[in-house]
Amino acid sequence: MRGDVTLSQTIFVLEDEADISRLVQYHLEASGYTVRPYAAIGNIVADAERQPPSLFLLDIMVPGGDGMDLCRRLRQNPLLSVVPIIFLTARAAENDRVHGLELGADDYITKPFATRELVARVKAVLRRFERPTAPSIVKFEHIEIDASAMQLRVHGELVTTTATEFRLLDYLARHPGRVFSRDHLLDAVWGDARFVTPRSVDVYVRRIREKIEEDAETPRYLKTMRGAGYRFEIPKAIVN
Amino acid sequence: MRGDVTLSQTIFVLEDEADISRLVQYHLEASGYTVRPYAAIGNIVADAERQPPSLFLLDIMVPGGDGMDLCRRLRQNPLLSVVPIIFLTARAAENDRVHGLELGADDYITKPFATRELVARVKAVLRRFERPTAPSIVKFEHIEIDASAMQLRVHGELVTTTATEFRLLDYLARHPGRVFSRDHLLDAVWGDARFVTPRSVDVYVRRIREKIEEDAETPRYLKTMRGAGYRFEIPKAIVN
DNA sequence: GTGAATTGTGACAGGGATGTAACGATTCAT
DNA sequence: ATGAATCGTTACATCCCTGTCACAATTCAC
Repeated sequence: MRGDVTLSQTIFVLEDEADISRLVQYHLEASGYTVRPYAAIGNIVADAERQPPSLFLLDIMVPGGDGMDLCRRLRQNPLLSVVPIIFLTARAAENDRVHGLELGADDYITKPFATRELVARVKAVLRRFERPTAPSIVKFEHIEIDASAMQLRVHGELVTTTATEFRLLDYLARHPGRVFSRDHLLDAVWGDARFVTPRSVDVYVRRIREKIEEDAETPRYLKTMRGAGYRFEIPKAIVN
Repeated sequence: MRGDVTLSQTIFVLEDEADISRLVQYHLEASGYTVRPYAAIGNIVADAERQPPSLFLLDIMVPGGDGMDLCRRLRQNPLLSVVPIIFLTARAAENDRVHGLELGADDYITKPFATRELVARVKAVLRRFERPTAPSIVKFEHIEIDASAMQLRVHGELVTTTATEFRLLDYLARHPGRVFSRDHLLDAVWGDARFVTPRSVDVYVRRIREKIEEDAETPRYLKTMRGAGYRFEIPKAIVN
């Protein structure tokens, strides 16, 4: 039996009007998503690089920049280019719509909108990007994790891993920047945590480090958070 | 295991009719909430900024302003935009109802109301807002606390913390403006206060100050409330 | 101004948390 | 049946976090 540890998907919402931002946040959270609201562009890119969201919901007109400009930057960012984007705007003109989609947005919602429609579109886009069959590959500087093939490449070279090693690495790398306790990892990776000692996680972490880290003594990727658990750090990630 | 210290949730009630205000206060307090009644708008915003309540219960028609106006101000206030609002009004007209919700109110109660209904709606809204995944990042001027990553940034720079330091800082920063006794903090952060001296809190406070304060001698954030405990001061907070 | 109470701080011993090697158990292919 | 591969556990060494103490500094009451 698989553990039922599921992390809720995070959506970054860029919207300067507090009423609308709040409305959006409320309905998305009611649908089970985690929302991080931004009133201005600010450090939205830096935040996203550290912990890439599942979706961007961008108002086109915001102070401190331009939603379209941000969209272009996100598309050019190797870390974030694959994260879907939905535009939110008051302009209903068709050319705007086309322009937005040309820029790489995946959908387009014009204000005023029904919240039900908003949630439906968000779900639709996320479903489209879920890619049940696609070879989901996570790339880092010199690490490449191919879940569909269950293959790990380091510096382009194939490195053999056991099934458990791979699942643990895959789980951590797919949730970069997050700290996971040993118990959580047992639940998520082993499935049934009751029969396995939390210390086993340590052993697998060491085995993984030997395969992906240049120097297992001073890990760059798989960090120990003493007293809390382990965390996969992003130096630079490309998610396919 | 976490300590079971739950803070009683505070509700700000804006209602000019003394009878109704008392009635509301009585029933909410009977349900375990802390009520702060206001007969006029006055300094309700300033008070809330210092110690954000869990909920606003606003009468639409009050002297010294307009409940809707207040609602708009609250929504635009970065410190308070996430606090849910329930309107209380005599007008039963449907357009008012819509207007209230559009403004960002989360529910709407028309007078006369059954106190049982009132309490039920308050509970419902608070339940909706007890987020499934607590807001992961708390930002202050130059301090950024990311609970999911267990990372502290000061001036954008990563600052290493131990697990206990982080938990204490996180707890204080998530309840800004509130004074906590050493015993309370031991309960909330350490979990089991019986085996730890209250004075240990002092030591950790000092260690945290060295990491977040410009000058540990004259702390701007983590203030000592002599004879009472410690308090995390808000200069200006943005909670994502 | 004086003493008492409260808080700040440096240093330290002990222990809990983690890294790591080695081992037995189990599974699987041959 | 046999050997290899994988899994999970255990034991031990190491490290640094933890919590406490003693003393200094500060604040308060009178």
